[in-house]
Amino acid sequence: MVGMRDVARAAGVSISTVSLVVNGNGYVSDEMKARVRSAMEDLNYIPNELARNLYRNRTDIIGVIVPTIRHPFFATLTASLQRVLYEHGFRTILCSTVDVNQDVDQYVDMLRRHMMDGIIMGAHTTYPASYWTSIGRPLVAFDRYLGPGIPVVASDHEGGGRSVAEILLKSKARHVVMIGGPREQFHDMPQSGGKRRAKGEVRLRRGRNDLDTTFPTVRYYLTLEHELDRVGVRYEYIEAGAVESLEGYARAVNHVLDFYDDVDAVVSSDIGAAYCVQEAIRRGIDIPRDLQVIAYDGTYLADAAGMRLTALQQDFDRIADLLGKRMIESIEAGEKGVDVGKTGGVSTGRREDDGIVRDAGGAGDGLASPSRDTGSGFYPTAGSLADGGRFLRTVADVVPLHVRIGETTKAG
Amino acid sequence: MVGMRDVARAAGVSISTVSLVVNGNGYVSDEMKARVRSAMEDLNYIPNELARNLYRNRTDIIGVIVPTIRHPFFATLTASLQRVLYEHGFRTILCSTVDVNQDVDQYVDMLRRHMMDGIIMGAHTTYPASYWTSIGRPLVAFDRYLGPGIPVVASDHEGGGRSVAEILLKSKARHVVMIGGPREQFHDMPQSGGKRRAKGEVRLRRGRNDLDTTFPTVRYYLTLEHELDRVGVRYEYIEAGAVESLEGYARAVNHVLDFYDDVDAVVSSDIGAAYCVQEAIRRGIDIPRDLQVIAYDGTYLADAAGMRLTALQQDFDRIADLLGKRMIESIEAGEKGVDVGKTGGVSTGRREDDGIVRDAGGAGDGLASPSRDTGSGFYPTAGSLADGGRFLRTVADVVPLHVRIGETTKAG
DNA sequence: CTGAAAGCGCTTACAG
DNA sequence: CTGAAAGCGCTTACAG
Repeated sequence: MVGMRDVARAAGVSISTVSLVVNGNGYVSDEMKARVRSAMEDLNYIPNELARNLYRNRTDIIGVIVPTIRHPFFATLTASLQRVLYEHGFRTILCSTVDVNQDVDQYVDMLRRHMMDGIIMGAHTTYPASYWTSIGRPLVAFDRYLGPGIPVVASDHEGGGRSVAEILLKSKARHVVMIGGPREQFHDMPQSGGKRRAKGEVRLRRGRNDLDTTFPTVRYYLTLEHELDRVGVRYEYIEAGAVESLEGYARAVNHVLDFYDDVDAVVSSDIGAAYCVQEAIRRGIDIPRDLQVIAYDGTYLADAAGMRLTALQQDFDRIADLLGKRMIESIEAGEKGVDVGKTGGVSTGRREDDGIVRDAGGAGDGLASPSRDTGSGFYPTAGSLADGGRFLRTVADVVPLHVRIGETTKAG
Repeated sequence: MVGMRDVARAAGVSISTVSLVVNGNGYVSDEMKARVRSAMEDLNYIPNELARNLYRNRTDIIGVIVPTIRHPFFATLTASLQRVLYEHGFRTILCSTVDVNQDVDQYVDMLRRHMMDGIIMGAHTTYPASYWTSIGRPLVAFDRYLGPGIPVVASDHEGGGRSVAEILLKSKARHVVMIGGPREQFHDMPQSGGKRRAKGEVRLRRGRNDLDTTFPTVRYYLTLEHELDRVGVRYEYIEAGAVESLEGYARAVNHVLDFYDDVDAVVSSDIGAAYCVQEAIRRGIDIPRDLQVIAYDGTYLADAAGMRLTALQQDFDRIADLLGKRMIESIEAGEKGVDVGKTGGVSTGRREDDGIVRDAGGAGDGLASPSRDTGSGFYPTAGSLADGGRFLRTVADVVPLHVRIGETTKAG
């Protein structure tokens, strides 16, 4: 392997000079430059980035943790993230937990060992806040609360839930079934609990503890239920398997169509909605006349299903932009020596942690805005979270979803 | 940042002893071990992997190049690859060309600079063989020929083409349309050429030069055409956009259903097939009675489309296993100092390059097997490729596809 | 503008 | 079994 030393020798200069030429730093005379350059070409010199990494104590690599890259939602998000990170000069290490049958430990360890400059965390985890805050390295969470001081970028699931409710109310749905992820993931914080109604079916408990979760999607279901409740529309929540279990959705759909024959609307992720359309077509059910279907996510699958799905579309590009921005901020803060959580115990958060919940878009609502009146104090307020209310001290960007009307719902 | 030095000082031992304890190498007395361990815990010591990487000149990171992770085919492949690489102790850097709007250069550069230990190449490229062979670092190609000595793992597209033909012949299809990628990608080697038939439609030229391509999927179309030709079934090839352009497939499908009203079978990737089913349902075309649809790939999309698609399923796990195996071999060969292509010019290949085309499964056919009689010397033989026949000197694993009958084809 | 030196944090022969 | 030394290949102050 040819190194700087060889180039220096060949060009008859010192190693430092070669380094300056390679990096374009400092002042080097044109003649020196030319000599060094030609020596580099002659020897086919390629800098070894590992040495540079060691000196800089950086790799320009960000880890992106998702459950599985096969899922269209995470595939789309990861693609957007990759573009954004690339534009900021970072490469992406794909960290999927389900695909490799691993928890996040291995990836967090790489972060600790400086193999990655930061982690964007978009997978489910049961680790307590102290686990996350003790890492002391750049960490940004997507759509979940990990701990005080750890920035969050989230979709506006409350707005999403309200939009779905609006579509259903306008079209006079009378019996709605939601098909979603496993109930356990809704209540993974210490003091939480859920009330099981019947096998495979669960009605979310209404109350503050429902929001003690690292899985904010629950907010969408809760909002939707709340809205349907207000006008007396019947609804059930059916568990599909975990997010990665595509078959789970197929089974859940069959269960619904087999046993809930008066259902006139199904709400699920793109995958659940796609299966639902397929099965309805197979059974000769007329969509949207006898059954409406609403997809939550709006990936390409919403376009490639049996019918163009009416969908609540996530704004992947905006989410990725914000995640990237927060990550850069966090890395830069770390380089300036700002406390990024420090090792050991729960920190009181980062310096930028100013207690402000920021809105990403004009249309978005604060993730934890305590002032909105959607009825009955159902929404989270300061102090309602496991962490003793410090959630509000966490920087939170909230990204609105957009309604895209397709062929699977009736006109208002 | 606390380093080994601090631990050594705290434990009252030398740095080397700490290193030995951390890595479990050599002999250290239990007492020393205990002292060092407790010092590590007290100080919350975490080894800096960057220093280790520099010394080992390795990162245990593999780059996986695909056009876009959003496409279900590449998402599924990447997930399998990630699992396999993880099991071998490697992490995955996601390198998508379309998602970041970049060619492969940046990633190849990282490989050269030792930021990655190897690259698995599964995206389109127009670089000549000399570009690839001059990299001189571990490189394995998926489903494409990059240059002499660069191992290839490929799907058995000839077998796939024959299977599709068989389904169509049994079900008495009379007019088949294939919807596939842009013709240019079929002929990206220097001396190749394609014959354009009409706007948006192309009939692949039959001849040896058709196989002068880094895009082996062409073999599947060519085989299918050959088989249909033999029995006088009419067929056309319609170009959709590039692989990443999902809308391109939707347009192509509409074009076919608008202007080819006697078409009774469509063959395309999962995405093209899914759109086709959707559009057929919209138009009230009876599938499979009046139109059969066959999907090539068999990702989860084949299950989530408007009907369960009859599909030629790729064996993602087997492909990933083989890619991983070849990559490990290549890395180990490189560490032993075996010539891995060396820098500068076209090498004559790696040492393991024994001229043998290996079969991955009992059912698979050699990718370039010259001896099979499928009629008229249409298939590639030694010497037929741009590289002067050296393809045969390249290790090639061929993975068979499996037919999965769904609801979109008639019984035989 | 250029070179000698120290150092990034670890590993591995090599003496003891 | 343990320690002092050299080195992985580069960068950056710091003298000249």
